[in-house]
Amino acid sequence: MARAATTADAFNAVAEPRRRQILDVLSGGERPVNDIVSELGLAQPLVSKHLRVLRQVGLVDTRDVGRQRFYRLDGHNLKPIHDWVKAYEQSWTQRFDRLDDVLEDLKKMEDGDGSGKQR
Amino acid sequence: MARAATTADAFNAVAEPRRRQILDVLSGGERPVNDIVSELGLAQPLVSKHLRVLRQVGLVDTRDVGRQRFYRLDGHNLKPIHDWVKAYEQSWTQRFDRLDDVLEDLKKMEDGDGSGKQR
DNA sequence: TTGACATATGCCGATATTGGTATATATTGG
DNA sequence: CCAATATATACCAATATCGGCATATGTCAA
Repeated sequence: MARAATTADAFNAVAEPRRRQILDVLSGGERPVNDIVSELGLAQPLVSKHLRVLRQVGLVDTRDVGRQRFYRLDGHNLKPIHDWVKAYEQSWTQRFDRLDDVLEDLKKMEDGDGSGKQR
Repeated sequence: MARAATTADAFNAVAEPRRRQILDVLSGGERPVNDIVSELGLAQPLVSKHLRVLRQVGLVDTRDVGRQRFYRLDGHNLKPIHDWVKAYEQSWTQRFDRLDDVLEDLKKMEDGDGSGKQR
């Protein structure tokens, strides 16, 4: 009876802006933690915690090299989000999907028409 | 210092599965609250609360008709989500698009090379 | 007006989060 | 072995959620 865990979903994990920032950094290639820390200007423990969430949801993988741990993006689990929003793409793309747009379009036609249907 | 409000973002609003379900229902056209209630089998107050969040984030609009309130989808504010995930589309679509993948692939080839450890 | 219907709101308990500070756990170099 | 570096974890305070139940608000119909 509380909010779903951040680790429940890619949806929940990605709702946190800093986690999105981290993924954005990783989209440029794998990075050790401290790279992310300095690039984003966040406290190191905070970054580690966010990375933990991202790993639990399977959005990042790790590779240990000596005392460094490289994190790399694994975008597979972003696909459900993409698939879900993609279904709504038309709602901001299409022109004749909503009454407002239709009316606006009719107005444009009247304006430029010249066929006498003036107001 | 707590989790961001669900009303802060489309990202946060949509992290809740039932709110996604509601939007899915509304994608078929505007509906009064009770339609959503019976279609999803949720408690009416719960649906009203979720709709409130969705309206505060600007994902739905309302139209009052008598004692009914029709909710309709307004997908504009989903675009930021779409734009963000779209940038990661390649990460589950393409195979040789990023250096990491190339390197990983090279490593696999090495591993399976003479040692007999195949995949 | 009264009652039925549609929707919204208030209060509650339980929970999990975020960020901070401090500290623990490796791992490397000398 | 010791110190330094890299990362992870524990504990804390503050907060806001979600869902349930009861109830308020608003509107129609007779």
